[in-house]
Amino acid sequence: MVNFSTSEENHIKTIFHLQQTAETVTTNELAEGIGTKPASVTDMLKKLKTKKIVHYQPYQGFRLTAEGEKYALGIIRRHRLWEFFLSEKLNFKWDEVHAVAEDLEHVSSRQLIERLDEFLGFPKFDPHGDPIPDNQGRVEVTQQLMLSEIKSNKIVTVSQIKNQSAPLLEMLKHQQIQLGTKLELKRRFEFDNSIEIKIRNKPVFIMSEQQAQNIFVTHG
Amino acid sequence: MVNFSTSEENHIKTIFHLQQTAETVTTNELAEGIGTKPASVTDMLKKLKTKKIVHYQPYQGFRLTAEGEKYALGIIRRHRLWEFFLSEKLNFKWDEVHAVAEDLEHVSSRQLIERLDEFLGFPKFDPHGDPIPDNQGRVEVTQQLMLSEIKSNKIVTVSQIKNQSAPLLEMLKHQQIQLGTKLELKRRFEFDNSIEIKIRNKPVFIMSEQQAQNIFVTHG
DNA sequence: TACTTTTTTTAGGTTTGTCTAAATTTTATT
DNA sequence: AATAAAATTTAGACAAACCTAAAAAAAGTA
Repeated sequence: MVNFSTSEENHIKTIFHLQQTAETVTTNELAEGIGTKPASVTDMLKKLKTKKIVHYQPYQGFRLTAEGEKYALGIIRRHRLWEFFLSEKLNFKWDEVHAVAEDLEHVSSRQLIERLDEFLGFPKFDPHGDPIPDNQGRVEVTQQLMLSEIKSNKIVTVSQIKNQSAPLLEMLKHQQIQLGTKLELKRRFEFDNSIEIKIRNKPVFIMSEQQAQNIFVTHG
Repeated sequence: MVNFSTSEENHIKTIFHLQQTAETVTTNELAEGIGTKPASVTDMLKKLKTKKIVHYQPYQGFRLTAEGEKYALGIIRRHRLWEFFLSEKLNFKWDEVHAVAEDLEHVSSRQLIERLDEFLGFPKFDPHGDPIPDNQGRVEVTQQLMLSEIKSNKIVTVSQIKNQSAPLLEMLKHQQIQLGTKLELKRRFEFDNSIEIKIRNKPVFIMSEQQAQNIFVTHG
């Protein structure tokens, strides 16, 4: 497979993320996402088109090709493995890992990534709860739900924290909630949609709807 | 402190290594060392001179300034910490670490390097036995000697393997000699300068002069 | 539909880091 | 010391990845 520059990789990765939520990605969106000007994005699109990474017709928006998606998943794999490493081994906070992983993800030694994966124990999710693609680009598809939408008397596992703001992280820390924590949703109060939560060996407590909307969980 | 590009860092680092063995570094040497053409080196030198990283007068060779050396030690620190990580944690062979560390060394997050250092237990030497500068650029200066030059009845510690060829590494592995291994030099045979070596809890064995010339040790 | 606004592209520059070929300086040799 | 050889620098180009300003296309609106 061809080799891509850091800038090309940033474009590919960002297109991948943007096309998750829309049929087609626009020039302005991508420029915004990467922090460049639209004119620069147009230049890059032309290049990526000749390299068969994007489907692109002037003025018509664009999307990654199958090839492009495969490559994007490789970049995302590297990024999330490094995030896991930084968080798990170097004790970075959740909101500190991203910036450093942005640099590390472009070091593209195949061997490095495979051994890092092994060293980390083949993790399936990064510290934000986002899935880590395997070396074939496959992603564990566990259905994630907002904690605020779970029915009463269910046991769920925390899989992702949407908002990485310091105040929320502080609160989670206080409540001893982290990725992988099992929560039992005892009941829901209709008045304000707050919920009663039980963690094993700890007293029950109430969680606001606002907080529950930022916690994603999987069943079981 | 200013920020340097990957290419600038490669120049600074290579100048540092070259000036260890010569009063002054030449344009051709540096071009050779980096893998570019002399004309490109001249361009870079002009830039590094304006940034006060090198002392340079056209046609006169050059050297790093104090500032330049300090920066170089930072790059070398990153390089060797990554080498240690790759070797120690990811089980890379000694001769595989260098290439990957060449890329990783340019990821310049201060926090990353300090935490990596801590995670690794503040190692003093990389897998090749080269010293790792601390975060002030200080280097452990332990006098290293060739094993072939040690007197009889001395106990020494393996600190560096000069030749990283697969055959030598294989032999060392067989003999269970690695960095940090304590060796007792029992006696020397004048005939071929081979030496008799004892490792604690293991039978004595004979080592050729050729092998002993590739093993560096410190006293004690 | 005609006009205005927004989006996107094009045209033409800039910076960084490289190159080749030619000119210059230094070093080595007769 | 004169000349040849080697090392170094200069001059001029080029590709990558940006930019600004202007032109063109698409979308929105009166």
